[in-house]
Amino acid sequence: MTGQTRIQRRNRETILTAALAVFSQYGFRGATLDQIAKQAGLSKPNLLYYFPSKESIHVELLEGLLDTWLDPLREMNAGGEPVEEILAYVRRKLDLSRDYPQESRLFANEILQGAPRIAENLSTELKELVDEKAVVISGWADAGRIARVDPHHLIFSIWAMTQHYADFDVQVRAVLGPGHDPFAEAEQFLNTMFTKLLRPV
Amino acid sequence: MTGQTRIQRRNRETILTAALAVFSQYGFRGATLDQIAKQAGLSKPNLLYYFPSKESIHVELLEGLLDTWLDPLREMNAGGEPVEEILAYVRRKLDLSRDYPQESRLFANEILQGAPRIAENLSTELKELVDEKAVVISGWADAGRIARVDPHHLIFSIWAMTQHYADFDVQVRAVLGPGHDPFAEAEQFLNTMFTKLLRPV
DNA sequence: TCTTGATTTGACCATTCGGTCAAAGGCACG
DNA sequence: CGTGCCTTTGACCGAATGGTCAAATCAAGA
Repeated sequence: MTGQTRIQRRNRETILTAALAVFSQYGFRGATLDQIAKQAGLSKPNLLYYFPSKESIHVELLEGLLDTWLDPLREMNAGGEPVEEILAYVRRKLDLSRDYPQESRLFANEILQGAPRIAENLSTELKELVDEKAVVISGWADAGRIARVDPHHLIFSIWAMTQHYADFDVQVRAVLGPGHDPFAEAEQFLNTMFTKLLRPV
Repeated sequence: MTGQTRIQRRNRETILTAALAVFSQYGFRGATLDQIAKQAGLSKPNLLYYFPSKESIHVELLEGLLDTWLDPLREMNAGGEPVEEILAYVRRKLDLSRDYPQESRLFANEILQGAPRIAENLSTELKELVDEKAVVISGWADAGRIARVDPHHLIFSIWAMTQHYADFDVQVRAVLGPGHDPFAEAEQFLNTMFTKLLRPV
């Protein structure tokens, strides 16, 4: 039922990898099929044998991405120890930024351009998940197990700070100068920051 | 010495405003001169009468931007009350995000693409200013007037969280749903967050 | 008014864009 | 071997790209 030969699977994978590199740097409109083809080591007509259009490649990347991107939040467990659960979420999100910076930049590019291709997912799928977890966090605050903070903006702050290290990597490294490991230092800093924010009074 | 007529000043301003709108949404490569011309209400050859090339428009925007963008940090006063100085910086930076979101996105786009046109400014001008202010912050921590945190990552966190509300505006609004004022809520949240982080132990 | 220089633009150019297509090349299986 | 299908590509297309240029228009001072 897969309907895919070995060659098909391999080439589609090659193309998506190349497209990720190009789209994540230049955005959808700034990227060209020739660039992607060259990066993939294939001819342009060959790309279009595996995908019907430039847009279809972009859409396939984005769809595969949103799920992966939200997994760390889904894993946040209402039954766990509150501060530890949130800190673990921060760590997982920072790991994603370190290990998949291109995916982070692809997402950032899409949002910067007004999210034309995933606006709907944001206000349905994403909003539902965040609202659900916001209830959990509010519950923890009600029980006095964490300090009371706006749960939506808490989640925004986690996104902002972790994704910053992927999206603005060039700037971070330029400012820190050589001899630094931005992600290791970030883990320390974020740990301190969110511990102080959440520790119940 | 200005060498500019009234018309020149007005049209260059019109063009830069239009270009800001287009570049900030699509990035340098994704933006087209036709789009900018249309947005400015001028013909394409007329654009190129005032600017020698697409790139020159982009460069002029970026150069004008970096200064404005760093002003809030420059204003941070070593002689002031430490926590209040840092909170005021956060507020100023958030105001910039609210009032000049296009500028924020233009900058984000440039960094996402690897900062090809301002990489040097980052590792000189920007780094110097940040290093200087990092010394001030460290001094405050030495004196026990704020908690000890990594000053560079403190500054990164301020950038990340304030710019997030401009750059990811679409996402923030999609998740919050209608009836919210993201920036007003953010001010509250950031105030709490940085107060807790910095309050000396 | 006339003149001069600043301003504007229609027509155009070479190149690149996303995409098509027919033909050629490769591969598995009888 | 041969057949049939999967895969690959060179040549090409119309549209859009950044940019040019000569000619037309405008505005202000003599």
